[in-house]
Amino acid sequence: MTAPTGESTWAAEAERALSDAGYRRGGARRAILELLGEQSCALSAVEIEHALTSRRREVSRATVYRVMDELEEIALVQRVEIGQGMVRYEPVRHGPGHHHHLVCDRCGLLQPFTDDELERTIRRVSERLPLRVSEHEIVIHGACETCADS
Amino acid sequence: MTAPTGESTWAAEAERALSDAGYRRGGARRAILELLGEQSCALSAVEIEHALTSRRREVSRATVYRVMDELEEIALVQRVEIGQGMVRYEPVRHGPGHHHHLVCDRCGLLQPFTDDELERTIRRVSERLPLRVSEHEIVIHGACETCADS
DNA sequence: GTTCCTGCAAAAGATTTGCAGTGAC
DNA sequence: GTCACTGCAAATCTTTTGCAGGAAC
Repeated sequence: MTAPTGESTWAAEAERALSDAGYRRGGARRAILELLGEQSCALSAVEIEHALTSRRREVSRATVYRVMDELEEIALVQRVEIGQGMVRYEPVRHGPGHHHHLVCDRCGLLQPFTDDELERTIRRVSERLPLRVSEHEIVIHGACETCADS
Repeated sequence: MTAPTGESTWAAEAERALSDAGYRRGGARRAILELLGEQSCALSAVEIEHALTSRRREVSRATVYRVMDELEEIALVQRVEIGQGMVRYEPVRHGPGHHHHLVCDRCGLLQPFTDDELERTIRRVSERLPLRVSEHEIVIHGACETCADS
């Protein structure tokens, strides 16, 4: 039901990175890290808040935003914007777990996808750009199978 | 000072497409089309409003949003989100003019870039996705030359 | 004359900030 | 005990909506 690798690992790794960066470990932050570690795709701040509430570990929305800022700062999560008027965040995993997004413009369905050829090309292109590249993000828009049929 | 091709063309083409789609032509809409036709990269709603104001052709912000919605609807502009907490819009040009974006995460500099190899790869990948693809968007993040040096 | 286009003002959301209390070290 | 972490409430900013007057057809 959940992806086989890189899960509990990510949360642990993130917690270590945070403490290395001088942050203390409060309960809200840990709850957020645990939740994120289990995700395989991007969540919005509101979704994070709701997911935590339904686990009976409520966290204020302001705190969600603050924690996400910290995590983004040290590159543990990446901001992903896919056109629903809000930002989504997802854990950064190098190697397996790295993926991009397909968005159905009709129903809003969000699906991850990966492609090795595309990754290689992006990496090659990155080397010739006037930018010290840290991340890339690819969003493909269209109509999902369900919507395309109807 | 402006790009050599596809300029006045785009605005004219857009106006025709709109009228074909049954829209009437009001002054505000035309002013926005003209402005967009001259752009080579993405603008936010606020930037559009300001640019028009400084040309002495003020347009209400609500109208900017409404017109951008119409234009997006008939695929004359594409929404681009690059992480400054707001949406940007850019004229869709097929063939020359199509490009992607580099964003400096430190200073916010936005630069267009193109790469044929990348386009070919994306097109190939698109064919094997479970989605009837209409558009793609690639954003590369990093530090621009100025910021990377400092 | 009818229907669409616009501007203005108010509303709705998402995100950020200020402040005070609690908890980690 | 000090300073970071968190929640709450208020503020800010972007985007959307309702409504009324004016313009296009």
